[in-house]
Amino acid sequence: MFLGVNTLNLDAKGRLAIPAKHRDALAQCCASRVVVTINPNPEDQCLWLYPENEWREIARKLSRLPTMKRQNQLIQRLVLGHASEVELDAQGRILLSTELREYANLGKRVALVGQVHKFEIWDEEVWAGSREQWLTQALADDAGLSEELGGMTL
Amino acid sequence: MFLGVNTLNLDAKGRLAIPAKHRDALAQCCASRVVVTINPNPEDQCLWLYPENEWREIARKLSRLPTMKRQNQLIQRLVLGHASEVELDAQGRILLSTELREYANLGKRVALVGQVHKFEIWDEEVWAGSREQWLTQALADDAGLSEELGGMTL
DNA sequence: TAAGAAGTGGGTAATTGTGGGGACTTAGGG
DNA sequence: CCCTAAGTCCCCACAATTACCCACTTCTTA
Repeated sequence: MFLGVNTLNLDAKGRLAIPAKHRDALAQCCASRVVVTINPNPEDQCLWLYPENEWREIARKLSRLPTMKRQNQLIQRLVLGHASEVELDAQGRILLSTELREYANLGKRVALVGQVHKFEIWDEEVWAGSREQWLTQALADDAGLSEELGGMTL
Repeated sequence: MFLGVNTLNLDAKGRLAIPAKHRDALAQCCASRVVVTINPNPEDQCLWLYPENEWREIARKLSRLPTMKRQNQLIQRLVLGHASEVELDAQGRILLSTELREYANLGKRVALVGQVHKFEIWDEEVWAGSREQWLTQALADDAGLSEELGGMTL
């Protein structure tokens, strides 16, 4: 279960060091092989990082979407098309391609956000700024609560 | 069953000492492993502290919400993304990350509030101030009672 | 008042994050 | 075909943070 925010910095070569506490989990579940792709939602300028086993599931689901619906096709292109398989190096780092870094606007400081089965990779500033917005949006008015959330006990 | 308010102080390193009377319970139910995250409601600047077993339930529920609905995604990001798993040290303390402390505006003096299955962690001043407000708001008018509360016998 | 437990404060050692040097591979141009 | 240049991977080393441990103070209880 991947949880929590870690702020890290990319080095000059564009490498991202996965926090040590997650390396063991990744070594077990996917032999340290992960897949990085983009989050296709333009409001969320971030990357997704999946352990390879989780990714396979996602890729399968996506590839089976009915092709003729325009939106499905776009999502497929974006998510599948930008996916890149990478392996952690001996120091637990992964190399992010220039393309991916540019897409998510990644500068030097980066936030790695655990989302249980996957991670999100944000530029730190973008992350901090977005969070402010979400806090006002997320629970701002009960009226806007989704069915799922409205009945939930936390 | 966690009950009652305790006022404690964080030390210079940001560590929070769990009151001794709760340590036994935590040791039993979750081997002294707890999860701290933020309360996503911007009106309540406080942290949530779950025993690990309770947390697993919460995380499971949250992670299964449909990803494509915006509001669900925001809640997931906020609650799951800020969660951090920690273990009580030999003195019964947990370390709160700078991020979490800043989010809840935690100064030196802190209030730990029992909520049966979880705790809330407040800055003492914020807690005292908010309580004043709630007392005037909570039961001010019957009209505002939620269905759930309206039918309840206390 | 003494003794034990709980709260509090810091020192030290190990781990982890970070940066960079150098070798190997691949692609492109002379 | 060879040489160069860019990109990638592997390794080592330093520095900062973290976790663990010990000690002191305060409060409670017998």
